[in-house]
Amino acid sequence: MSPTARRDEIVAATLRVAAVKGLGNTTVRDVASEMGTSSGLIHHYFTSMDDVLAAAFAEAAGADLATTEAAMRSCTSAAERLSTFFASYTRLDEYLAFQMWLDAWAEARRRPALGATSRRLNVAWQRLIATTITEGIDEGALSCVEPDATAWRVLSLLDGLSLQVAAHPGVIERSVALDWAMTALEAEVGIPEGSLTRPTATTRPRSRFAT
Amino acid sequence: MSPTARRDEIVAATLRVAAVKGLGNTTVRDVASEMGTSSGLIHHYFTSMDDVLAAAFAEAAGADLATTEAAMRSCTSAAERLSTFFASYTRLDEYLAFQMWLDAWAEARRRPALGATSRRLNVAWQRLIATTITEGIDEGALSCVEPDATAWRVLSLLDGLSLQVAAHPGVIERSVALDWAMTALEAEVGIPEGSLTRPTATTRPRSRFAT
DNA sequence: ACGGCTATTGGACATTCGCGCAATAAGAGT
DNA sequence: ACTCTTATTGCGCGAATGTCCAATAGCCGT
Repeated sequence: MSPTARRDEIVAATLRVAAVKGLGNTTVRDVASEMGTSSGLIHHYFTSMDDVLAAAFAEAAGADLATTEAAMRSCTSAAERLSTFFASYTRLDEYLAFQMWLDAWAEARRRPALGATSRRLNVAWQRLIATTITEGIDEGALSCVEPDATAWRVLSLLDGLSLQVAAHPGVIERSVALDWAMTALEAEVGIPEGSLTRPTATTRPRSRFAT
Repeated sequence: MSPTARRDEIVAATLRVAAVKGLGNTTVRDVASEMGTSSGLIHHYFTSMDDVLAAAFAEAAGADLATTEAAMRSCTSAAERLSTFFASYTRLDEYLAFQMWLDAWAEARRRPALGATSRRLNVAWQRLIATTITEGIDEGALSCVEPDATAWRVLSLLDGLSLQVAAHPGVIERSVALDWAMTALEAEVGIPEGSLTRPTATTRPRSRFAT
């Protein structure tokens, strides 16, 4: 097996394990067992377990972002793109995918590399919303005075609600959280409530790393 | 030393360690070393480390909640109480206070006692907003169809924005996050933007556990 | 067929963790 | 003074962790 392929396989196996046990509780032996190889092999490709986890988080969060961007690119209008954004917001889909974000946020100040990755991806998600809103304004379909600020508010509302769904199951329903965030966006860009199409089980793609 | 005093000292020592290492990374030996005693002593007062962390978090977050409730009780109108709520929302004030919430949310699923405490206090904060809104409706000053849902949305927006402030410093300004959350609440309860008084440095109390 | 290089193995090693326990110290009530 | 209770010690146990390393297997060019 090619070195780069093996490296990717390690990252993929790490994510499969992390999807069940959480990023922080994933061990070298877990990954090796998942791949069906020995534990020493991991250290042949990565200098430390921290590097493995950092690579895994970047891959997971980056892949979800790329998937979302790709799905949005195939839409014809900005409103469709925004609907698609929420449909592919898989962080709400499986709590373990979002748990990864909780771990990253909690450790951001203590692990510089992880913090930088977390910040970069968080800003990327915000930019994705902001630019789409701007496109909608250019189309004449949306109205918004500060797309950048609106994007932060909508994303933060979604994150705050998702946080409750993930950390305190039962307090808020997943679908309700999504609906509230979409309603907030509709109000912010001046379109009637319900204009954006709420995702259903069929339109909502599964995360690459879901169980 | 009195049993209750010793218990309090353990909690205090746990908080001092957790402020540096994080709740999830705080060990029995860390706490014992911080107190200058043996590690066995901790298990004489707490049945498990999970309970120690839960007690420590409950102390830290509970004190902030009590302070906020007390400050709100001295207000005459619901609108004033809501302004006071944000003024005393010290979680935004010092990043360490909010960092503890990040740690608690991340560990909620892994440590049952800590998770139950985190959930209880989170709901308490939400209830505080919800009941105040209901009081405002009874006064005829506010209008809101679902105070419970509004409270969750405002709190989650505040949490989501605060999260960025704490985890990714520089991305969002603290005062801006607070202003956005207050504006959102004003819209939700049907009062003009800017009705609630934005806190200043003098009106904002310091957290008991700030550095 | 045969070197040589690299992937891969499987376990040793030191450390750390939560937790429990027998022994000791201390102190309060009689 | 004596006893009973309790706080406190200090260590040990079993499990789990990241890291390292000598030995092996396997492939590729010659």
